[in-house]
Amino acid sequence: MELDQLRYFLQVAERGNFTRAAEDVKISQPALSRSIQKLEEELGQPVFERQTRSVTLTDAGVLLQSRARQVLSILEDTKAEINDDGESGCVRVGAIPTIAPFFLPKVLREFSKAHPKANLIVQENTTDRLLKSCIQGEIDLAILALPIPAKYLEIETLFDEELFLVLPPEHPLVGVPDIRLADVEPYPFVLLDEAHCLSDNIVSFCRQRSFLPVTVERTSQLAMVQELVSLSHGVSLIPAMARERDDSGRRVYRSLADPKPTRTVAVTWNPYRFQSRLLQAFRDHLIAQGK
Amino acid sequence: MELDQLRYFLQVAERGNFTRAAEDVKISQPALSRSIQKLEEELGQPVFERQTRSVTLTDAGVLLQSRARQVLSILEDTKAEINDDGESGCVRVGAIPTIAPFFLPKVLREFSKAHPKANLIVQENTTDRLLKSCIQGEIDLAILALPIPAKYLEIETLFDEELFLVLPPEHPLVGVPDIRLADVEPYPFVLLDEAHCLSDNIVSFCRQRSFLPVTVERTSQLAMVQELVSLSHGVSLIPAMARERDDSGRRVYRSLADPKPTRTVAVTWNPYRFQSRLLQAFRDHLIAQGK
DNA sequence: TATGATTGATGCATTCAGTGCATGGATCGA
DNA sequence: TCGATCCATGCACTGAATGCATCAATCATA
Repeated sequence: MELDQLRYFLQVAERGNFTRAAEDVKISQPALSRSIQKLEEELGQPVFERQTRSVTLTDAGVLLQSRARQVLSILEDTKAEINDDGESGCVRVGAIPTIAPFFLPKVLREFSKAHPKANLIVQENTTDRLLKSCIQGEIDLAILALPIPAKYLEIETLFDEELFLVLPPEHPLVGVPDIRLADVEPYPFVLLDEAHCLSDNIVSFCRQRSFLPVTVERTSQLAMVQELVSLSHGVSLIPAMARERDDSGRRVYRSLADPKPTRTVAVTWNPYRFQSRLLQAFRDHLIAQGK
Repeated sequence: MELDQLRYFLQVAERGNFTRAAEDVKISQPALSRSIQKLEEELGQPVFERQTRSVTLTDAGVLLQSRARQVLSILEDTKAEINDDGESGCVRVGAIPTIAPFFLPKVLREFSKAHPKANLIVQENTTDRLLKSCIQGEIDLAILALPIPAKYLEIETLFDEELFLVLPPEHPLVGVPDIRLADVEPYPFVLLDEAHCLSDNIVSFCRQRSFLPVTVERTSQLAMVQELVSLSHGVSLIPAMARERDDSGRRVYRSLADPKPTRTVAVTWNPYRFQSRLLQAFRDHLIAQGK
């Protein structure tokens, strides 16, 4: 049995397709087929069931998958651990799009200054993709908003932040002194795509106050939400960190009366992977920033 | 990194010598040197410190040793688990020399009959060697006498058995009706080599009654002890199972008065290794025999 | 101090496992 | 019926791992 065989095997299992997996691991499809054949020969039974259009794992394959993952991550972590000098090395950070551009730059800049040898890699993605990456060890930690639906991950809260009501300058609510959520109910909302958890946060907050925001438009970036609000397509709720960076003057932010809508930003990581000293330092830095 | 490299590395670590390790893993010494060099190159630092006469592990090497062992045993166990049909397969049994020939044949015969596809391999060795083999996964279980000085091993008692006093036919104690241990004190003992735990059992029993047997002769086999007793070299204590097989008539067995000397026979195994269904069946069979 | 034994490293030639390319064969959808 | 998709197979090639011969360093011993 070879480690490469295990890597190939995992990729085929992941993709359910020899041809694609072969591209992923950068060998030809026939080479991959043979490699899996050898593996199956050595194990004494097939690890894949070849259907005409896709391949699925056999029982033996399911077992092998979990063990192969375990073995490869042990070896990867061992290498990292052996070379862990606390300074050089790589930290792979994931963050959701409604946090990344507002929160990360400062954090990364300061951490880089304190640890000039560190190599920081950022991945911006949706919550569910980040959690998967975290579990599979593709990133070292993820910064996202609660709730985090994942077992086997460690979670530490960083801070709560308010969600501000954002209005076009000529909106009737602009002149109202203490805007309550009920006041907003009649107006249409501009929200992010359903993949973004901020939308969930907002909808969930509204639902707790037993109303459902009427969504007229969905977009994929927070900046676009802000622009659409300026153009009077609707109103929205924007995290404090995004408001701070908005100095265009083309829209107006208002704090809602209690209970204020908020979201909780947290960091999560896979405690079963090796935690390099650099990674621990980065986490400490994050948590210190959060407080 | 290759699995073979890890195997080579472990062997060098075990032997502390490239040349011997190369023989063990059946490649040439230069090939082994190169293989380790590649490994060190990949890890970015040496795993061995080369002294002139021996090689020792560096810190990185110590870490790698434990991880490499873990990885290789996971893979080995995975193979076994995948091919575990509950009937075919191999059970590697270890037993100490004072148990093996008396207890194992019947057990093995009956188990073989019930599981004809099973491949049973027996290793006879001293307690400490068996425990090491058990921990390193070279055998699946070991049958030996308590006490068992080993952490990380599961232990289950099989049975207690009496140790009988064995005398030459013309010995003065032969005519004595109720022999007590104190009566034996004046006579010289024939014991097994110090490597055998039966000697420890006997000495420890005597010491509890505050006397130390005078040992005139040490030998490596129980049969030899029996023969030497016949030739009036001394007396000894012999486990019940060995007495039962002794129908020579050239020596006399006597049960000592309470408290009778006994030893406890137990089975031990490494719970961190995969327990095949066949192995479990064998253990159940052993325990059932014991009761 | 000189000499031989021991041990790990290096130069060089060889072999074979893993790979890529071309292609076959089976299945599915239009 | 035809083309597309997908995995398997035949064949040739390449390079990494290996073995052999040898070197270099160290140590034990006369």
